[in-house]
Amino acid sequence: MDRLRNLRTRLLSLAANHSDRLVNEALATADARKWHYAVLATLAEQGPASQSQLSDRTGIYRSDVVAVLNELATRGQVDRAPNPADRRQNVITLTPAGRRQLGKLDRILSGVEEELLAPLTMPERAQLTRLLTTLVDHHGHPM
Amino acid sequence: MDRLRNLRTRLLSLAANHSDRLVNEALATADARKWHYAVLATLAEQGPASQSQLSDRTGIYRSDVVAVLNELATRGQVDRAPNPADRRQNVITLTPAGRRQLGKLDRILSGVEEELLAPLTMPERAQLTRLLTTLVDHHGHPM
DNA sequence: TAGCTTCGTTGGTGTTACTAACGATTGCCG
DNA sequence: CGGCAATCGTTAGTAACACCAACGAAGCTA
Repeated sequence: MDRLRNLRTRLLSLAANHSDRLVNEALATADARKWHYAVLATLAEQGPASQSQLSDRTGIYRSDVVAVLNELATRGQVDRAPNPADRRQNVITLTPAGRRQLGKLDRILSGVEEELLAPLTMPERAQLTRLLTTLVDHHGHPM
Repeated sequence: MDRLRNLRTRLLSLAANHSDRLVNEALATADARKWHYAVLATLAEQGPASQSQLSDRTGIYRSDVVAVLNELATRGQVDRAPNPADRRQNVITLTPAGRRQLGKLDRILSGVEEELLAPLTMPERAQLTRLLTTLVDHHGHPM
């Protein structure tokens, strides 16, 4: 009885679904989605990269990276230039506007995390982080 | 640095995403998706119900319940009859074939949970279940 | 040079989540 | 009782995400 309530795969889905909804609602106020954040954050931390590198690092499929970069580029948050050393590749660079946007998104996501984790104590949050990291690391993870 | 890796909302998404992929791949071998399981399990545990009750209990939107029931009905796993007491409603009943299918899906999902939680010890699994349940219960959950 | 691979790109698919609107029915209220 | 609001199932549509196949251009290698 109550299989649904006790099914861990479902609990995970429900929690993530709720989390994603919060994230998307919040990011939407800055005209962004989570893919945008993933790309901007990766560029800020690992520097300029080709699109396939971005795909590997964020876990976003290379065909979807194209669309995200199109949007970031038209917003002026990212610069896309052909790589002279290998003309198959583009070099994607974070612009100052992109860096500002990333800061904004960081602040937004801080608030979302706080809201999501509100019912948990600090040690519980650390536990959850540890357990989820173990799960994600065990199964082939991106990045 | 490494914001993505430490972002709890992202960890949750990644873990759930992986879990969902395992679930869907496994359920696909029985020609089912997770919505089918949710409906069958709910019917088995709470008895015959109207579609709006099923929607409330599973968290699946009523417009989507229609499509799921269409599929379950053509597979003969569920019976859909008008409710004589209120002709706006249908009464959805689990058939013997539906109960057999549910048993099959239960076994499949057991295997998936085991695979997903493999990197965790038993106490850790209990911890994870508790933490996720706290999260899900805190924010308005279905069912 | 020929052939394989990589890269970005286009154009799809499927699942999930969610909204709007409709006709039919029912319940409520005046 | 009669009208109105709410409910129910249904259709049709949107959006985000994850993922796949195939293409031409470019590079690498045998």
